[in-house]
Amino acid sequence: MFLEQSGNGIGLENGFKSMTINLKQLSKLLKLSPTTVSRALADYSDVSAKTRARVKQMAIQQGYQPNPVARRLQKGKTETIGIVITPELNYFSDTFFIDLLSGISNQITRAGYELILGVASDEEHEMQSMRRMVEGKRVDGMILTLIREQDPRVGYLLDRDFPFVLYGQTRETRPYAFVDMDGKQAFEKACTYLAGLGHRRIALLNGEPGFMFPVGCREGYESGLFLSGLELDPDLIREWKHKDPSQSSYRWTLELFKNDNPPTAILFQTEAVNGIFKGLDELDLQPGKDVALIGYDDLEIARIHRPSLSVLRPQARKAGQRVVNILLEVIKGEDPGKFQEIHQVEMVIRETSLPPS
Amino acid sequence: MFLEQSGNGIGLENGFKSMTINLKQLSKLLKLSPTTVSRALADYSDVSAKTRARVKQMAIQQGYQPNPVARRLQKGKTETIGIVITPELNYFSDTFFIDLLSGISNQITRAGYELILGVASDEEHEMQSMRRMVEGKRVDGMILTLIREQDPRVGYLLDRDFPFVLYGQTRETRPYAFVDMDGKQAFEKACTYLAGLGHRRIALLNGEPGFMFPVGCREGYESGLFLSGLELDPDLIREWKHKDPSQSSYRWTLELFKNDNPPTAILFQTEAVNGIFKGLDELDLQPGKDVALIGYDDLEIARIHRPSLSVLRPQARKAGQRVVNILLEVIKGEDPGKFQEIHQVEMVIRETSLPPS
DNA sequence: CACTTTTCCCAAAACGTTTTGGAAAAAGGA
DNA sequence: TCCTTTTTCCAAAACGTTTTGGGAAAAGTG
Repeated sequence: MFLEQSGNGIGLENGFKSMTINLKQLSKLLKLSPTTVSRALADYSDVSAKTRARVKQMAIQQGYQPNPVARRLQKGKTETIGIVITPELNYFSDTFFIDLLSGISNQITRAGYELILGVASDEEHEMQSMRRMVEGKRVDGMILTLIREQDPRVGYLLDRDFPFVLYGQTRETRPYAFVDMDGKQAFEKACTYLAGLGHRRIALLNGEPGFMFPVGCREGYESGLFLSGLELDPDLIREWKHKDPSQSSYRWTLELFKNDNPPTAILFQTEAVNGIFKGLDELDLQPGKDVALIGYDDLEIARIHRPSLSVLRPQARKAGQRVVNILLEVIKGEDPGKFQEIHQVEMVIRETSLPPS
Repeated sequence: MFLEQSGNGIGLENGFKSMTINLKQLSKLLKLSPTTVSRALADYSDVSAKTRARVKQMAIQQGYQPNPVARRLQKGKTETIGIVITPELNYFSDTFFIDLLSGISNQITRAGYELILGVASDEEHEMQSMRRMVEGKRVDGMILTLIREQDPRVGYLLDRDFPFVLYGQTRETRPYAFVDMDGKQAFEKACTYLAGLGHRRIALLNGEPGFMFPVGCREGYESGLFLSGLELDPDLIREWKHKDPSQSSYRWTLELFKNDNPPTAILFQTEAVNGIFKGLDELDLQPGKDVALIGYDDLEIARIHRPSLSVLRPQARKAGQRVVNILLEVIKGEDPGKFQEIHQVEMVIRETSLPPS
């Protein structure tokens, strides 16, 4: 089975000058068996402290790194986790998603894992991309974002007991792991804050129906109205399209103020802010002065705009890290139902949340 | 060497209900050797058309997919390519980078490859993330974006003959593969267009020094002035920080108009548009009317804003696809010097490019 | 019919690890 | 000294493919 010379002299054979060394070569250098070298590097107790030190030193000196592909084959794990993003569906707000991804990526790297990314153009393609990862045995676990109320991805993964964690929640009775932002509490807080300033007509420009997040936002909004003793007026609630937030929020803003009794404040997701500004401008209404505004997500424009925008600020980076840590536990075999986290959202008061004039 | 029962009954052993089938199991089902099955699926000519058909049909029926990890080990390829993004460095404009990534991802998937993503926080971390991929044998090739004039990543990869493709260019004498946008031609076109409208004082709000892209923009700007018979006035040129485009472009805009002889038009990268709008607003200047504007990159805000912004529009998606196709060639062993593409950029005239008032 | 060529298939090796199941050597105990 | 236990190491198997190097049967050729 073992020919003496495996043909892999340290030289240059595959185009790429790999000064890369093998376990076999390393063990030959050390006059030890590959077994012992492998176990020494893995800190097994059945190799003496002396040789362990010798092995580690030589490994560093030779720049040895175990071939991850070979390790994966042996271990039966890909040490890889997958995520699929869908820009057409998910309007890519500058900082938010990148923060999430950043938290995810760093934690994955720390664990010695890899993050593979799929980019899909629609929901069908999104599912297809995920199935390729799962059925093609390319990942050990999946991270899901932009969750729908009825999300076929969740059922798919639950059906085959494949490890996954949601950033968000969905309507599903079986237990699953998730990290979610407390949109309900956030919108309730914003709503009562505005009511506390004296606003009596507070509008909600909510995200697209079908997605789960706007459900919580609306609950928080309604709860906030209730706590403040305000009536719910369905005319003050609008929904825009995720696909094109500015265009639809522009139209809804115009519509809102056709009302006999127009709002004095608007709650919305910051993604949609350009359309709102455009609409208000057209109506000759000053943001902050004539209409109070609080957005969800602290995008760059919120800080830059004059007047600067008050916002609800989710801690995306931290959430991303938690998602990964949880997923690694689930991959290890922990019960997913144990991991259900709802993170608080802070409110940042800037210049657009004044009392009504 | 071969025990009869390899312990992998089709059942559920590792928590994940894998209805996944093996090459060995498949071959047993077909009463053929694994060799023949493998070769049948790979369309080798030394397996008869009849059995090839039989094998393929059974493979589909059983949902067989070769284990990519095992394949990679045998083939000595990871079938994976890497990319590292650096949000702190690269202001993540909504559509542009996502379009690029989308083109990259789709083409990679089509080739049966995987895209692994690193997210770095600064240049040092960026290098470190890339080295982990390269030296850890985790990828067959790298894609580099946001290229600096002197870019240590390029030297590093060239030194070890590791396959890579740049989106952009750098100062490096050794040949390397790249796909670049013709910023020079784009800015020249925009500049001569504005001059043709009658503008005589055209300002350039350029990207951060150190990066390669602004160099081309400036060349195009200067060339455009020259072709239009206009003088270059260094006072009309400013540079903003990639890290915080709006803040710095806001300041530069204000400075620009302290000039005795202020500009009537500004060329810039659309990322910086919020700062410019803010500055103009403060100066009581109407975009489009008092100052003509043309941005590079067609972000959402450009279409949404009133007046809508004239822009230079690079075809990021297409460029991403080319980057991948080229990288695959380079990985195959083709000479990287053969692949140096410069893509044209189209100009989209909207409402902010009027003649001077 | 005897020989060569073509067609079709397969056993074994190889990719680079980790894990399994000892075995030799050293140490301890009587 | 002899037996047992501990320490330290290692050969072989295994992970699931693809490639190598034939070899047997069928088909063609004279």
